[in-house]
Amino acid sequence: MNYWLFKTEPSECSIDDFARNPQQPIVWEGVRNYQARNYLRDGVALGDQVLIYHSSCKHLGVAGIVKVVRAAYADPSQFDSRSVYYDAKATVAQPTWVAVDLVYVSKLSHLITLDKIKSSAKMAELPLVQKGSRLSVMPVTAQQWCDLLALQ
DNA sequence: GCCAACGTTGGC
DNA sequence: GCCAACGTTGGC
Repeated sequence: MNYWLFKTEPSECSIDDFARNPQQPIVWEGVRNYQARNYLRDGVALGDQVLIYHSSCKHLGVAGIVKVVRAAYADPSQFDSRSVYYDAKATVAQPTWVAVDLVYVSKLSHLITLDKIKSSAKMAELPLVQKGSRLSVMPVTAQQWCDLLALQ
């Protein structure tokens, strides 16, 4: 099993949206960056655990944990001309983008803030805090996972 | 709202 | 294949 960190703007989808319906999978769609897509398509597997990071908001940080209940499949939003994620170049026969399905695991009792993550020497290699890193899907090692959760 | 950093596009 | 221009991300 592998570990990941996914970024999301909580106004779009937050850990509370998962917690509200803990059995209900949420379609993780709209990833439109090739490197992130490749992680999602080639790395993210059924059963993997994912840290949910809240970006572009007042309280930046890791807010909770979800897990993968369906591995990569064609992101339906790429075919939907009304969607902001629509991609005219993608076809059903040859989709460009993928989605996964996630369900709630837990909400952290205290947000692990970006400040805290940045000030932890053990987190120096985490892609999240590396200069210029803008990936919305990034791998987390087992060691980083343990160390990160120990910060809460 | 600013801006650094990175990604994408398209002319050549 | 280069690279300038533009678009996006995301913390500050």
